[in-house]
Amino acid sequence: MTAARPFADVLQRLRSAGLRPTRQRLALAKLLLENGDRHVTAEQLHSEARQASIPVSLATVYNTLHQFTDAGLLREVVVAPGRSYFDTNTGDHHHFFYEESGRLEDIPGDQVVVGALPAAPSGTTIRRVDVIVRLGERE
Amino acid sequence: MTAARPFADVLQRLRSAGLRPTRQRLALAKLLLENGDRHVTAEQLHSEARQASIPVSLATVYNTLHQFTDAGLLREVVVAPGRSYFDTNTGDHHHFFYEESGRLEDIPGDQVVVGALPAAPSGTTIRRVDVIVRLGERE
DNA sequence: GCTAATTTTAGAACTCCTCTAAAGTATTGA
DNA sequence: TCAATACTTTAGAGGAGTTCTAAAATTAGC
Repeated sequence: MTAARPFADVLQRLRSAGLRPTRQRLALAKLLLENGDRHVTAEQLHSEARQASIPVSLATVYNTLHQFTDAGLLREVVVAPGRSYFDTNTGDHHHFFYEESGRLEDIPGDQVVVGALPAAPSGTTIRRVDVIVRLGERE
Repeated sequence: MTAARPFADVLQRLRSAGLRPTRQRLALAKLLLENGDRHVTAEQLHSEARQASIPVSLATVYNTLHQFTDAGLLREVVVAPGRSYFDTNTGDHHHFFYEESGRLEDIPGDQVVVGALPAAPSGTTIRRVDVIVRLGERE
């Protein structure tokens, strides 16, 4: 429980979310969580899995990504219509989005962005604050 | 140039964007810009136009929304996969998104949110900063 | 008006994503 | 350990939202 740490966590977290640790879920978790901070689309993860000889259907990739998101292992970031990323960094942080290339990247944590939060309208709570800094090429 | 002000502006702005002021574009501009701050989806605007007896195709609504966005008359806000709004307020401001109902709303301007901006990575410029405060029902 | 350039349109097509129902796999309890 | 049960995976169909296409209509310039 030292080197395989993040992976051991996954088993725990799947169980406590009521998710069976199936072959597919464990393999996808491995791809996602044992390679540092990542931002992947469902299609990307699907083709990555197949290249790694993990036969898994696209539907399962979508199911799994959403289940992991609900379980708090991932966070979904929507950057453009029809372009949705899943981020393995679930901590409080924000994103750079490169509009030309479509790349998404974490903003280093020390470069604070959010100052004062507005009051939530009555009857509501703030679930999350998403900040996306959209970048273009310097002209 | 007092009451019809925003509309007169539109003609100007269309022309300077190289867009002909066609019947459809003017009618959509009227719907969008003469009713205060609005957040509409393409489908919403399309059915609104047809109810107002403005025969316009969905393709034209999409074209027009994008052309207006490029011309700086609108701003696009993507809140969820397959849910994209066009905002008639092009000033510097941010949004509340009600996750239950799918509603999008401006955050009142005096409730400041963004503090320090991060430095743009080299070779890039910041085009825009989108802040979406996601709301849930208070439990 | 006449001509050329732009715009609109209906419908097909496309992308991303979800659903369906059947087959497969994991878990439970005897 | 093995059946019974519950959950999961899958391929392919289906759906939502958006873009494309090529032809018809409109607009602008002369």
